[in-house]
Amino acid sequence: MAQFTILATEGNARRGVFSTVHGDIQTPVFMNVGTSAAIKGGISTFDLRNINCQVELSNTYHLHVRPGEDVIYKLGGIHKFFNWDKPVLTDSGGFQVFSLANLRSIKEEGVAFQSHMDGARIFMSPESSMQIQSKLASTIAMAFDECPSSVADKRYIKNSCERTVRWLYRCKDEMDRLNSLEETINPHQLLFGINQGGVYADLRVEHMKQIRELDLPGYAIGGLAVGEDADTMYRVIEAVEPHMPKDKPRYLMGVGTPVNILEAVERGVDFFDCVMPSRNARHGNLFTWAGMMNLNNNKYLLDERPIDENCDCDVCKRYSRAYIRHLFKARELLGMRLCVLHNLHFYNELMAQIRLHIEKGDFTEWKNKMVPILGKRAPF
RNA sequence: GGGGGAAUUCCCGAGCGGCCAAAGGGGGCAGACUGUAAAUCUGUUGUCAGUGACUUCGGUGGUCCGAAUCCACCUUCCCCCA
Repeated sequence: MAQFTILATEGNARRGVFSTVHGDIQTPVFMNVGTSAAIKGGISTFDLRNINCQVELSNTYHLHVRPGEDVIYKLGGIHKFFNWDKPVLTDSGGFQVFSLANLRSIKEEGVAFQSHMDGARIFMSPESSMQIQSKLASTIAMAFDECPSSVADKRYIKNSCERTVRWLYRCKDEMDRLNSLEETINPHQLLFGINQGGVYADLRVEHMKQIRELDLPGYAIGGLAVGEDADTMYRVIEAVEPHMPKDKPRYLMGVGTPVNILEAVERGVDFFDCVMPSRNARHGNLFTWAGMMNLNNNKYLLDERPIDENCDCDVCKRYSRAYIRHLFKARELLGMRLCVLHNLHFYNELMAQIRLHIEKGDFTEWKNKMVPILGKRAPF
């Protein structure tokens, strides 16, 4: 069902189209994170159309805790539930094994969590994660993995990787079974595998070789940007990339800054997601084509310019830095909302520019020009 | 007219002889944030200077080795009685 077509390449950078039952995804793509079927900051799915969002990402664990997958299943699946007909990717809950580390215990069978909501005991396994994601009926389901801390020792990560391989087989079997059931809302749900191995190139490569055996429709690199420095992350990508299928999309999970994305695209990555644009926006930190800015800063008190004079988003067309800064100081929800809209528009536009430059064949040149600018504070 | 109470660093407010440049909030300023337990968290907020020095707790004058803290008077504000 799913098909990945590469339209153009420049070095390792790829310009592609991933076709799904919910429509085509132009890659490289940034997936906009709405963990609980909503992007934080008061963003609706009609806003997502205005900011050119292609894929929305939600989380299995969070939706399991509330409202529960049965509710969403009874209401016809996540697309109908939150009124979005384009692709949705659901993360498996695997990352919560890492981020809720103080609330869990990991065993071969699965992971026991304490709910961050009320402390209730929650058990998630490869099978239950697939069952939940099947009921949510997302376009792409992520494998249930463990994302070990980057400071974990090599032996721990090796054991963890081996278990994640076993879990992946279980995910695949369960997904195949669920997709064959009559009552399944989306019988074409796609399973992406996730590569782990910490910062160790040999573990990464070995793990990748094992999981590509399953011939899944896509593969992710997980467990990066969790504390290691950016150069280490780039080295890991460079090590794994040659062992990833060329004809399948590659997804770098949870990454990252605009610079991280440019560097990763250059190294052959196609899919991204990150909470950074939305979270930072809620805190008044904005991305512009001239670099980053903190709109809370006093210097914007009387600044009548838009956030980014080179941005054509609805926010930049209408509002001044001074006004939005005021909204932040006054703790008006609108301030966060406008900033989230701007940052997500920026990220989606960044990806559009990346696609354009790969098509034109000047991606590397353009990227080398942009990295020093986007990685720094804006001069204004 | 009589009686009682209070004045603290941007604001509110603790402190009631040395451990006080002075708790805690708020506000201000700045920083962080990478598959979202995050509309959150951290730092900073008298001045100057790398351990320290200096000027501050309504005003003036005292007591004391030492005062935001005790005394006297003054100023302003609040409450009760007439």
